[in-house]
Amino acid sequence: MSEPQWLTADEQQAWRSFLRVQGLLPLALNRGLQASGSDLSLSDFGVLVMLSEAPGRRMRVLELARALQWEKSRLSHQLRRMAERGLVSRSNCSEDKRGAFIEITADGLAAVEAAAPPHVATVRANFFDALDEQDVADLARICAAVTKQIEQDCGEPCE
Amino acid sequence: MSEPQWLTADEQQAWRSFLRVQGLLPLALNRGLQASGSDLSLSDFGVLVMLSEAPGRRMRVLELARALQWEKSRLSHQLRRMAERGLVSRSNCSEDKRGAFIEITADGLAAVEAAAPPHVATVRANFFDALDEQDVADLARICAAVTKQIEQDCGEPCE
DNA sequence: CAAGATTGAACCGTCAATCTTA
DNA sequence: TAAGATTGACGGTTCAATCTTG
Repeated sequence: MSEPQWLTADEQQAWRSFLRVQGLLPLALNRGLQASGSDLSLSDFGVLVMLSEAPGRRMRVLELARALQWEKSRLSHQLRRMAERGLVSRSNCSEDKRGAFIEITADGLAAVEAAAPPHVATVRANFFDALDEQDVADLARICAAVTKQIEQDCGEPCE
Repeated sequence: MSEPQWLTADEQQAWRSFLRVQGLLPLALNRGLQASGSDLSLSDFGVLVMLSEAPGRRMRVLELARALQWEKSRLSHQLRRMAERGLVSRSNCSEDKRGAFIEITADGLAAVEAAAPPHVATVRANFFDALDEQDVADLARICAAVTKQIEQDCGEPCE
């Protein structure tokens, strides 16, 4: 371990290219949402999509955190801001009084439904329009492998 | 355009998987840097790598911004914080008095050289260890295509 | 004490406005 | 007026501490 195993030229190129995409894409997507007249950020959108797809249109906070792969405190702050704006609401969990349910409101549902079509168009314009079927399959394979790797590498330390 | 073209099931899976990686990876990399005893954030590290590789170990601010694909103001704030910590220093540009050169300091160089080996190890452990040669090639191809797409899609609007 | 969740402080990133020089 | 760069205010994210219930 005294001599680190540096990245090969190919790996380095792939890595820097990936970092670039990672930086550019959230910018483009957030701007796409704003440009379409939506008041939702990419984060707002992600939360609302999850809630809108959940049975009963509500989820436990921790369940939501795991689905989004977010830290608890980040989600907690996000939910407070969204609740203040009327996009979600809280209700107590009768089974486990420590916990809370988060429910999407009618306003939240309307907002995500209005934002979705232009957002999908932005995702296409900035991402999938550049890719063919093979690319999509490769990407899914790669991302799944990396996710698995990170989650097992983190093991206990994470969360 | 009244009926949006939704993502196919395959696209949706690839997209969500990609978003997950995008969220997980910066977390893991920042924690890796901290865990190795470095005081550098991932952003600090990126700036220092660019500067350390530049001829004369200095760059113009805008040059650096383009290399990192960062917004000017983000870089400006970052450089101020790094200058306060003694990692970089400024010097005036004699040719163009509007501009400034950013130079890496001896401390900055030492910090990035100390952080690099464990950081590479973290990148391997969380990313490349999950990928084979074909994956790396596929990833580079995909990221290059997406970057090109975003940059031309943005066109004038961006910046 | 552990688990679900929230809070506050500090730090980071974005946008719009500003300043200086070309 | 435009280009290179900085600033201030605002909102978002992290970390550590806290609170409540199991």
